[in-house]
Amino acid sequence: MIETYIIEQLAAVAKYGTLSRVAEELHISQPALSRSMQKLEDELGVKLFDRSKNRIALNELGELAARHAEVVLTAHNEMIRAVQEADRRSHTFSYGSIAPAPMWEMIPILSQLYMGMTVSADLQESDDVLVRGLDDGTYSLIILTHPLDDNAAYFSKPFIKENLSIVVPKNHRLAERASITLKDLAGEKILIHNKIGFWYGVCKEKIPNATYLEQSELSAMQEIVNATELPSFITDVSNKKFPAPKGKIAVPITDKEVNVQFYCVCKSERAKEFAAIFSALKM
Amino acid sequence: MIETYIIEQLAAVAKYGTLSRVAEELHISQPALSRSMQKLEDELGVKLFDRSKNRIALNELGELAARHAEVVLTAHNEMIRAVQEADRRSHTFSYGSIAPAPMWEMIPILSQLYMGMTVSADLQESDDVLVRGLDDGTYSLIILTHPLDDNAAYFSKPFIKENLSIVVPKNHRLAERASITLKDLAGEKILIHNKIGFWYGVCKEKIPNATYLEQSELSAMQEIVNATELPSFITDVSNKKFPAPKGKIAVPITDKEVNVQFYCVCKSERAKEFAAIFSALKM
DNA sequence: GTCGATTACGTATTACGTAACAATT
DNA sequence: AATTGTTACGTAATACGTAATCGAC
Repeated sequence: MIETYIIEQLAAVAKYGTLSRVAEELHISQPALSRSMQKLEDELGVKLFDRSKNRIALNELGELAARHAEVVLTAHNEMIRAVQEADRRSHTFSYGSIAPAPMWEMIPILSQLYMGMTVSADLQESDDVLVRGLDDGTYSLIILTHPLDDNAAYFSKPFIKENLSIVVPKNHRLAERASITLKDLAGEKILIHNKIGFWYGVCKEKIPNATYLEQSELSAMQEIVNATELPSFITDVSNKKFPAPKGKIAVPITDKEVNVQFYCVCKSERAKEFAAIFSALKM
Repeated sequence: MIETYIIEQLAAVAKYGTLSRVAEELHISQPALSRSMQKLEDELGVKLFDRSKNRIALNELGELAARHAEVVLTAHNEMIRAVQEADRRSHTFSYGSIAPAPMWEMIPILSQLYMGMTVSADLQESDDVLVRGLDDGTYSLIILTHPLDDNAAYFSKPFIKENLSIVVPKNHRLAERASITLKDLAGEKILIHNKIGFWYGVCKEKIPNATYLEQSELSAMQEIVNATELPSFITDVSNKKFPAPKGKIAVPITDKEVNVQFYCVCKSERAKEFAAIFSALKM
């Protein structure tokens, strides 16, 4: 039986060529390495090296052994990775969301129901990534702007609604309007946060010829909103946390794409397990 | 890094269920095993067992780890096997033969040319097995009753000839004949050695309704030949080593299938390497 | 009472680093 | 002289077995 540390050393010798170099890389002494390789040859009953007085090199058999050593180490590392990953999953409730608002809303619900577990939330811009994540077990739950059709495979339930408005200075050309459409924003220069899930794509796609000032830091975002006259987005949900600044007006946008009903979705086989979550959902 | 001995122990725990049983199987003490499994959990940072006071069992994570342990051990064992096999091959000249006579004839030739190497001879009944063995490197050389057509891939050279006779008592109905064919042996009860390569198949196939008394021990074979009146086979080559017994007569068999020219065959890329062998061949 | 697992403890193994040496470059 | 690998030797880490303990069947 060949111990792992020797297999690791063999692979390193194949990689770095000389014992002294390997000793440096692995933070052990040359003599220790020299002895390990002798022990390895001894255990296999085979010569793996061409040795001259102060030169050592893997021979053909040694190269073969080193290639196999790589295979063993790969399996070894995969074992550790897989076990630790499985453990992490068993202590973590992971869910993904297409938008920040329902993601935030979900946190207190899950934290209470899964006390002692890590709750991991993941914001995504695309439905596909979320559904794939649900399928492969990355997510236990996902939040979309629509239910999933396949009722045999998935269980969907409505969650919160969210409606978009544009925040403009009082003297802005749109400030007097009771409501607008995305088209009305054509040509505007707009401040936009770029970590807002599907909103980002919808806004960029549906507003003709707009230019954007992007910002990923939330606090910096707030600063700029307050300090400039630029239009920015707000929703009825986000309004509670981050009220529109004084001196500006929020004008609702009427397009159906930005007035959404969220849905909370899980695999149907886990619907029972998550019953408590679903009954805790505000709608 | 998890040492191999611990991975082996984990796999054994999954296999045998209890620590005491495993300790017995692996010839170590229970405490040693108990500590190993604790160390394993410690290194992975993960609980692998459900423990009650005097019962221990792998949990789901432990089962996963054990399955991976099997994979690691398989790779580990394959490494050892492959290296030792490659080493053995490098110290062994292996060849296969379709018949005993040329196999024996080859031994002194190879022993002299490959001094210090092990010469390994293998008797086979079928061409296919030999050619496959030549292709995959199991054999460096094979001996057949015909050359191999593909001159780009193989190099073939005639070796010895061998001719079959039947040995019968002087009062046997065929004893007076100068020669016979296999058909003439129809219905006979014949002594036959069953480790004679292709001869075995040819004789069994070409003689109608014969019954056979098989024997695989050579010395026992000789005994029976001497002690009974049963016909048996002999060839001009084997006759030198094991002369036909007194009071019996060897009658040549004329069928072309049993008067063969052997050929020594190697891969063409190795023909140069084996030039000394081929020039030492008697024909 | 037996069996299975764990803990405690002393021992034996062994892998290690330092030092010294030999041989190349 | 600097670099590389090996051998010698004492040390430190560690894996081991024995004995003791604790519960469960």
